[in-house]
Amino acid sequence: MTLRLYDTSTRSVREFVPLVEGQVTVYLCGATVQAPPHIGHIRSGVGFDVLRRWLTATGRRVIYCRNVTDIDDKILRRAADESVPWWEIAARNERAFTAAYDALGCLPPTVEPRATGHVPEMITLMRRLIDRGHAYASAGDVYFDVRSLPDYGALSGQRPADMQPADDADPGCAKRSPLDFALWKGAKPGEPAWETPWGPGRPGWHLECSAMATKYLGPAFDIHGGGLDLVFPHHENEVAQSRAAGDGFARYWLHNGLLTMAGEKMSKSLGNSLLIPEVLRQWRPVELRYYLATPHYRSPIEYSGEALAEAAAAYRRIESFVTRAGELVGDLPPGAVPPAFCAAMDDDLGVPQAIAVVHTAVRDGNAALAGGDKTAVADRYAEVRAMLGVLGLDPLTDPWRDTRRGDLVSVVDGLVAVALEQRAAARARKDYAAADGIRAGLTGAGIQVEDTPTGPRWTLAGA
RNA sequence: GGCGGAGUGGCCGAGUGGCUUAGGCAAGGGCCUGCAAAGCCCUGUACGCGGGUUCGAUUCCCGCCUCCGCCUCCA
Repeated sequence: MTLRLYDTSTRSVREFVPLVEGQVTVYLCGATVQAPPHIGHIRSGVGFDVLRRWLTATGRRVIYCRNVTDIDDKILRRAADESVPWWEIAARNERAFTAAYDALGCLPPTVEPRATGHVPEMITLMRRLIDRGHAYASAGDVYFDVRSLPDYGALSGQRPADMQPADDADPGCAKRSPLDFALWKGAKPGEPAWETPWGPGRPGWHLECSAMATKYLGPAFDIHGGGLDLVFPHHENEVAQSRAAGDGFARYWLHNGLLTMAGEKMSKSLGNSLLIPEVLRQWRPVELRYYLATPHYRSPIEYSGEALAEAAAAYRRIESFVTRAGELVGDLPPGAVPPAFCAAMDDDLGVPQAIAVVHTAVRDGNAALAGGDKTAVADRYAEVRAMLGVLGLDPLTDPWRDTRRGDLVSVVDGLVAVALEQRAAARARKDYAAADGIRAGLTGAGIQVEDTPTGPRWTLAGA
């Protein structure tokens, strides 16, 4: 079984062969912490978390680096608006991102570097570029000389000559060519600045990623990921910098599709953000993850509340099997994933087909449950949990377990137990009107009762 | 203007030159249940439009329409 991945740089699915057998180095463009995360950001995080889990499940050691861009124009502007230091804005939003990643079951990265902590590495990289004739300092800024690199545009397929000229009437522009991009931005009055041989200033967005990726993963590494909107110019500029400096850089480029809302890309600037806490008021985190992870990672998702509701319903069906099977067979550990699941995942992370395999196993498991075939139930149970684990959706895994119950669980348990005893008594004397009245009352309170051969079982009803 | 992507049954969402035309949600019928719920079984025959290639196209080619992303900060 070999893993095949779609590589943006060749626009084709390629067999994945890591640089070092048994180890995979991954760099993911994380957040620019100018605002709290919306579900589009988290989609990216979830998509690459699934990649990482699959790499791990297939026996590779994964070194996963996800950066934080903690300085940029918008952070500065927001800080000015709120009259607080820039780092307060950055820290606040970084915490919000961390909370969202945790809530959605994204495993913490191996390393999570911040841009502002890597200025020395950036200076080194700029020096190498200047020495090689690919960059120049000008009026306090440092620019990359795009024309010095004939390959420029290869990743995105853009030819510099065909690009729409930037309409920024930048009069005092220190660039030699409009295509050149800033590696380093000279300090303006009142802005935070770091010292460099070319004067004080702050990092350009593209430079920091090249510097951090190569610091933690080496001059050449396996996978570079991010949203499709980053292909140009961000990723194009990263390759340009690193290749011009003589590094091999990323060997595979993976990009997740974007999440749109009302026909437009969800974004902070467009004001159509759906923030994580807002969604989690109505849906459990695992349901949101199911919704975001189930379509193929490269497909666009047009957000819809109805589709999210369907996803939640689908997930509950799976979860219900895990619960009921677990009651029968005990807390078995997850088993091996079935071959069909492997084949789907190995084919450019075919989560939709992989989920179909899960549903098939759930159906078979439910049938076995109905037929009392304990061995078959145990097999399907172990299989389903293994598959869910790979997708980060195992209901018995820490972040998801009892997420809706919290501290009230024992109180509710007790109250429901009393009601169910009364209902059982009513049923025993065939007073079905009373029994149904009790059940209806519980249903009205959001508690769903089901009668099973071993007695009634209750669950919290859907949102 | 340039580059890239998408249009699939009531809805979400895969996939493929014909073969068993994924999977889920919703709907209808059945089994089970005191009645339900959950579960299981069955049913629904879709691929934006117009040409072309082919014995045969939703799948390949050409043209068109609509939509999305990027070329400016952005997962």
